[in-house]
Order: sequence, then C-alpha cells, then structure tokens
Amino acid sequence: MTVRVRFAPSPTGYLHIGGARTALYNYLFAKKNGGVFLLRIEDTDQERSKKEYEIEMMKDLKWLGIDWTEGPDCGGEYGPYRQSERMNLYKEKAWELVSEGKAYPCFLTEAELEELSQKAIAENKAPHAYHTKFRDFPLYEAKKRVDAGEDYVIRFKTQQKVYHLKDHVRGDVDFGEDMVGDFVLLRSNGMPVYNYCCAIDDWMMKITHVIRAEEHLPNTLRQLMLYEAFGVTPPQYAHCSLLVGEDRQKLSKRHGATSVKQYIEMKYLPEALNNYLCLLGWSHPDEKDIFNKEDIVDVFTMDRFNKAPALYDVQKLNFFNGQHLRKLPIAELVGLASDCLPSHHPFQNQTAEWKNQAMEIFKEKIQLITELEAVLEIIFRTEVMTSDEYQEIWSWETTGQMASYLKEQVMALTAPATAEQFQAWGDHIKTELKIKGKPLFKGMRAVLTLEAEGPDLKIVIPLTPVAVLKERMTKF
RNA sequence: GCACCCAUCGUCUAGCCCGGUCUAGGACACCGCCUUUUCACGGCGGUAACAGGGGUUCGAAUCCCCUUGGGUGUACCA
Repeated sequence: MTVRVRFAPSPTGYLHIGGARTALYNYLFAKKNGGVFLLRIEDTDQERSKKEYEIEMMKDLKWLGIDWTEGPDCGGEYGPYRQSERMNLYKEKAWELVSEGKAYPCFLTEAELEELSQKAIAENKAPHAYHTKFRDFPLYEAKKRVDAGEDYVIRFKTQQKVYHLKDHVRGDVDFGEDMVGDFVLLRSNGMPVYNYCCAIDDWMMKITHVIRAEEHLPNTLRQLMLYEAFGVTPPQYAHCSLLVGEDRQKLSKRHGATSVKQYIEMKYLPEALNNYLCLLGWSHPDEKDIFNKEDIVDVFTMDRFNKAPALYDVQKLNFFNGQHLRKLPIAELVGLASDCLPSHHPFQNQTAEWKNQAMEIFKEKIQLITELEAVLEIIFRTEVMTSDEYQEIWSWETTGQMASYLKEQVMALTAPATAEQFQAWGDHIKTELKIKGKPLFKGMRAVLTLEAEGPDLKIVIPLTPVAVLKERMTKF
C-alpha cells in the first residue's frame, strides 16, 4: 500500500509556523516512503475562511519548497480537494448514518443545550450534550419535522465505551467513555463540522498516516468513533508535540512573528526555516543540525519525534539562517543582496567582481541578509562613527601624524586604492614615521574608515570608492 | 471542574523502548582563551540539567507507583 499523507489547513489566516512544521513532517514522511503528499483545504467554516488565505498558504508552502502532487490547484484522483466542494458527499454520508441508526436529527434549542451543559457541570462532567432526548426519537417523526422546515442538526450517536489509540508519538492512548457527547456532524445551516469532514476525507482520500499537532488528539477520538460507525479501518496517527512561546503556551500571534509570510518579508532563507522547524520536536539520528530538507529524507522516521512541547526561539533560528547564508553560492548571495538593498544603494552600481568580493567578506558578519546594509557602511559611510575606542585612538599622537600623510595619499588617488597601495602606505608609516604595532593598524583604520573596528583593511580599502575615501579625509 | 498529554542544562535536544559503556553527549545563548596587530568567522575550553518522593533491582536518567509542576482539549472553530 502506498503511503499517502496530507496537510489540511483551514484558510483562516496566513500559514502558521506550526503549520509549516506539520507540513514539512508530512512532506518528509511521504518522500522517505515514496508516497504521496497532498494538500486539502478545510474551509467548512464559512465565516472565517477566505480565498485570499488559501492562495497565500499555497504560496508560502511553495516558498518553503514543500510541494504537493494532489491538491485544489492541480487536482488528483481523489478530488475535489477543497471541502467546500464536497458538501454533497458529507450530507449523503451523514444521512446514511441516520438511516442506519448511528446518527440522528436533533431539534434542541440553544437554551435547552445550555441547560444540558449546566447539568453536566453540576455532575462534575464535561459540559457536553451527552445524550439528547432526540437520540431515540422515531425517524419518521424526525423527518416530518425536518420537512416542515424546523431547525435541526445531525448528531452522532456515541457509544459509551473506552477507545484505544496506538499513536506513533504518544504511544498507547486510552480515551475514557465520557470524553465526548453526541457531537454534531451537520450544523443547522447544513454545513458539516471539522471532525466529521476530516474523517470522511482522510478515508475517501485513502490517507494512510495522519501527522498533525497534539492539539488534535481529542479530535482523534471522534474520528475513531466515526470510522467504527462506517466500518472502516482508520489511518495511523502521529500527534507531534506543540510549538509554544516564552510563556509555554501554544504559539500564537501574540508571541510575535508566527506566520511564514512574516519570515519571507524579513528575508529569511526557506531552508533555514525548514531546518530549524524540523528540529523542534524531531532529532537527526546522527545529531546533525545544519541540513537541507532533502538531505534528511533518507533518515526521516517517526520514532524520532519528541513528545514534549518545544519552545520557539528566534535567536536560534537566526543562527541557522546565518549558517545557511554562508553555505550559499556566492552568486546567489549577491542576488539576494541586490534584492534586499534599496535600488539607489551604491552596492547596486558596483561591478560583479566587486560584489563577489564584498559578499565573500561580509557574509561572515551577518545572520540575516537584511543586516547587510548596516555592515556595508564601513565601505560607503562618510560620517564619523564615534565610540570610546575611536576617541581613544585619536587621542594618540601617532594617529594625527599618520592622518596628514594618509590624507595626502588619498587626495592624490584617481581610482580606488589597490591592496598594494594600501600596503605601501603602511610600509611608509612604519619606516618613515616610525609607527608600528597597534597604533599603526588601529590608527590607519580610524583615519581611513572613521571607525574603530571592521573587516580586514586590505580588503575593505580597495572596495571603498575614491569619492567616499576623499570625503572622509575632510572629517577630522 | 472533568478528560487527556507532557517532564534531561535558560532554550532545542541525545540517551529512555532493549537498566550497567552517563563523573549524562551535542547545538543556541552566555563567559574565557587561541587565531586575526581590530571586529566577525573559525578553533579550543568553561558555567549549566536527569522536577520531588517512594518502590523494583547487585545496579535506574532509563522500569513501576505517587506527588508536584506545566500544557492541550472540553463548540453548530479548525
């Protein structure tokens, strides 16, 4: 049997970091097992679902490189892949259950429902509508009321028994018999409910493994009940640990940037995000930590999922981003820099050779490509960067001495100084002005860059435009 | 309230299933040193954890029980 897995988001917002991780796990599992990874859109909540979000989610998944072979955009053998287009199926199956006596129309009003849940609470039970009075209502009576246009929902007739789940992450899980009441399948507006659609679709789409977040664990019970009613073998389940924020609560918007879209905007690398997310709740068998998702499909197994919730830490993500940035071919890095820097930035006008050299040294100094602009200042800036150390360097007598010499040299320049020229300046200062050691190098740096620290001057100075260099000479 | 889940350095985790090789390993962050006549990168090193209590056992981070702490769920949301 070929492995079939799915990612089934609701288009009620942008793709969440947690969703991205779930999608990644499913994707990896499918790849590892030569299976199919499909995308299903769960848009049964008409109020909150938006087409716009569906489009954005697909874009975000593609950006991450998580590709599906069946889905709402590309179709497939088991479509349609949008739940809003499968309404007839859900209704049909619901009434099938009704006719078999496994579900029933229920005419309870909101007030009656409220009363039921109060009663349950009073009995120290969960506030469910356990069994309603319409549970054993004669079907022909019910149908009459339905035909008369009375409001109703279809409820599932739950069995009072313990259900057992063998979960790939959680192990053996027992669900007590009072955990759910007669839950709703079809709402009064005719729309089916998540737990029900999900079960039908996983079944109809021949899903073999459901990999999802732990918050769905209680839902699995309902789905198990449904499969039992339909006489179908359920898929295998793996409920991964949750992603949590600083306060140890489920990661949500209030924890900061939690949508993939935000990370795209902040110019993170997709592979860095994948890499970091993958390691939140899963571990590499050889404890490797920096990798691309394609590197690990061979070793990806579900038995390496960690059960405990994982705290999302942007600082560590930044580290991963830096690592991936450094691994990038230089041409790609230059492309990234050009995209990220403003169009009027002087970087844009430099030669290809110049850009390559610059990226080669500056990539070591940044974790995010957006930090590049600040770091390039050492080449383009004409303002003095004051710091205690900078002030101190200028308080040395030697600095003033070499300043006038360097100023002369710079003003005579007609093209950027070569590394050889720079070297000659240093030699001159050493032999003629008798300055050496720290005062020599620190001093030259202060004079030429108006700053106390930065990358190797031998490389930086030849990259610095003459005009910039000359202007700097007027600042002291 | 009730049900379920979880528990190793501040954080992500390895080890746990198949007890001894664990004076508990790696990574982020932090600190120090080396390298670089600066900064960063890199290298080396350091601080830092088996929640607590009972068992079982010659021996427990590993198995069992309890306590505590945390989380999730409890809908005509997904």
